[in-house]
Amino acid sequence: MIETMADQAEADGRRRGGNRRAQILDAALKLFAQKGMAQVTTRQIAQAVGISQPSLYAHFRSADEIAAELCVRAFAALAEAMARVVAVPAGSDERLRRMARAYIDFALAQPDMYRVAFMLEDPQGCKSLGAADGLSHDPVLEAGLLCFAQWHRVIVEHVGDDDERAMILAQSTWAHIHGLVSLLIARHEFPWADRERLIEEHLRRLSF
Amino acid sequence: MIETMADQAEADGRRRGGNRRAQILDAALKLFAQKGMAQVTTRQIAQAVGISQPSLYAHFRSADEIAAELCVRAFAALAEAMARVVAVPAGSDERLRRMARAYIDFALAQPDMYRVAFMLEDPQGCKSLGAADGLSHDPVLEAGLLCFAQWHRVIVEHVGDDDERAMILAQSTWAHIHGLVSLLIARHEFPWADRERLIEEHLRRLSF
DNA sequence: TCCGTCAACCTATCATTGATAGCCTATCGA
DNA sequence: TCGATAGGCTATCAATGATAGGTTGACGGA
Repeated sequence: MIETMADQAEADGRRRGGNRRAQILDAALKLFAQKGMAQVTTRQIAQAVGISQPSLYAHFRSADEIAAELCVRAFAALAEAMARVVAVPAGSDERLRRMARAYIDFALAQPDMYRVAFMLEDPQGCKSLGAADGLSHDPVLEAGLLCFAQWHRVIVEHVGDDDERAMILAQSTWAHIHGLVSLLIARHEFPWADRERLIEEHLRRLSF
Repeated sequence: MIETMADQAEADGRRRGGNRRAQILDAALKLFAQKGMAQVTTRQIAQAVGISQPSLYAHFRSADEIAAELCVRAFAALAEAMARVVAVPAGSDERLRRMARAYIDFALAQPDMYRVAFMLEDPQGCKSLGAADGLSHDPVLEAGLLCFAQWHRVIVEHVGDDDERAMILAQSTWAHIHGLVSLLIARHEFPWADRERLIEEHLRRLSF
């Protein structure tokens, strides 16, 4: 029984480059999606990868650090999804609307990723992540800011050069979209109206 | 050292009616607010109340049940805060705006309560709460629905009798407001614009 | 060819956590 | 006065995140 794990480690593990880290992250994300963040244990992750539970700590300093890394990845994926849509030329209003739609589609297609990025109760696990130097340079925050910057840029194009107004509008519109997807994701049991009609109305009300 | 706990239990505990349950909930909420939900242990709650950790289980079936109860309370408090404002006579548009403002004010004044109600990753702890009968009658969901009903009613007054449209608008506007407060609460570290101006703009954009 | 180094892994083990078992005690109605 | 009951306690469990210390195998210079 137990030796199976060691066997699997040699059969499975060594053959793929040195990307155990990525392998662990993939397994963790899959488990998070299946059972919900709080129900996943380090032993389950280790077993899914085919290594022993303490071996995780050769790649991550703590369980929270795994979550933090996933958080960074999720932000990056969302930013990329938006960037792809924004790259297509269009009027600033149309681009904004497309970006919002891409945001919603991404979140609903990858609810676990979105959950990890935005609904992590305590992303402080990353406090000590990149802080080899004195400055506590938080990679999760940075990834989030980069993601928001994508959103902000399109808003700036839309409303012109009033900086503070642009920032306020960016934050307000972002909250508008986040509110819907986070509730749709987190509250399955709620008696939602028809999802597509709800989204369309929500997007319609994005105008300003 | 240890006997102190027993002493305190007799000094503190017995004197207050039989409301140990409420006492536990208060202590738990306070701790949640101080240290963040995930960092609070049953032993800390017990110590704060002045009883031993196993004694909690005489009042609650599990730790999740404590959180679920707090969730119900928080929904009720929010609903009450809205009801108080809605009771004041005004035009339907003005009432809606006041209710939204009351919602935001409540959430920002009681961030821990709002967090417990809406940002509980896993309110399944209540699955077995009221289900003595076969029907799994979920009190948390019910409290949430009651709270939403408050919101919905004002929307109905505002938009008239198109039922589905009213429901969609109610859900969309609720998401609009929830998005802002949940982000403001959960993302302290984000470089927010001036809070009051942001809120005002967000409320302005509530119109439809 | 041999040996030191290093990364990745393992087993054994901790302290802490939520939860259960079983006993004690004070209060209260018959 | 006495049994029942509510509420509490200590002792203890299994599971969890984390650490300690040893083992293996690849790789590079003597």
